[in-house]
Amino acid sequence: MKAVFQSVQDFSSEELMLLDDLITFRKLKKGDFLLKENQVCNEIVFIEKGILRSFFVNHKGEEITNCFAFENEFMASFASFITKETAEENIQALADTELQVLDRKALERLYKFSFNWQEAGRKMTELEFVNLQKRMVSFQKLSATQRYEELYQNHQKYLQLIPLQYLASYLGITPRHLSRIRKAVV
Amino acid sequence: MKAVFQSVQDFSSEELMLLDDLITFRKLKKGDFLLKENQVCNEIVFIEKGILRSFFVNHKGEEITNCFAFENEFMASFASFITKETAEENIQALADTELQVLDRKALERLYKFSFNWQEAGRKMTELEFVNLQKRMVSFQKLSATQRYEELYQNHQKYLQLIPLQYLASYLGITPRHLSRIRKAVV
DNA sequence: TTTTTTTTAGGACATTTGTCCAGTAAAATA
DNA sequence: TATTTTACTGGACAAATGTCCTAAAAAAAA
Repeated sequence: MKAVFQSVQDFSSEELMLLDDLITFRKLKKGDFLLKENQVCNEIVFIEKGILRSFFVNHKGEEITNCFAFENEFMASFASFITKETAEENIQALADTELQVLDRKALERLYKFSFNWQEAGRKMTELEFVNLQKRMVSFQKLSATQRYEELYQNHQKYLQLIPLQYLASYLGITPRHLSRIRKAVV
Repeated sequence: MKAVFQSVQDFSSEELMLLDDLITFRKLKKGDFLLKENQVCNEIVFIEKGILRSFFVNHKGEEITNCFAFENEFMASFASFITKETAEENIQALADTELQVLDRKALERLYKFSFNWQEAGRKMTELEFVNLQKRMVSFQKLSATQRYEELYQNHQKYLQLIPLQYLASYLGITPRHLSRIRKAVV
């Protein structure tokens, strides 16, 4: 986590030591939940090892995958973390996972501690926004087949590590249709 | 614009005066462009009066509406503004529009000026993120008909002020299909 | 390893959505 | 106001995608 923060901001060793003090660690077994819907998300995690999946459940009881996070990436219900309202999504480990955890109080302490932390927080939020926007645009601009092809070109990792049923809803389609697309593309 | 910033942060009169000095004004006629694709977006605007539409053009040459902004709302190609890369979208006035403009240099001056501005920037970015996330979720969770119904219930304004062809692509469907949905819903 | 459970592929058919188009309504322009 | 342009609706058909289901493959559990 430290390295990612350093990549967006030039921190003093004092600022970084504070971070070290505030980070805690946690392990999840495959299938364990980091967050369940209707809970307030009070922590942001950074994945040292493993994979997390965020999903919500629609009115038919189907799981709709919102996003995945891999090693060296952050995960949270950012909407819940930001608004302090309950989350609509669940976050579950797709494999045994090791996490660095920064909870709300820790983050608030960083923000209060220095201008640098405040600025880093803004920059990181901006980057999350840009990522989300890219995903949004891909939904409006591309067909399901094109979204799969993009994944196939640029995120081979997803195809290797994630069960297809989860990828399907991530792409906004049913597993039946993903199967059709894969047959046509490969 | 000032009122919106004040709603997220407790500013001193000095901080607010600086904002006053940095804001500039601009008017657009209906049809005028605020930004064209392949330009870098270097300003964030706040709408005093009028409506803006952001859209990009897909590989078939069709205009896909990304979002709308009404009075008392901000607009920009945030992705381009943040990354300083060229924008993929165009921003056009759907009606005669009066704007407050904050350009990149002005915003940087605010951010440098005080902790409060830095924090306000983070909070505003967070709110933009949450809004975008809601829209993303509606695309994954709802059918086109449900998205239209939600608009019908909660954003009557959109239906009154925005040509249906633009609403269609905003909802992720063709005008032909929107016409079908409207007939079924009303 | 054997058994059980879960995941994936794909057939058959239904529904949704898109494409192309023409007629009408509405808006912009002369 | 008259004329021209643009926007909206809806028919007919095509393509994309979903639903339901079964069998095979893969993974997990016994």
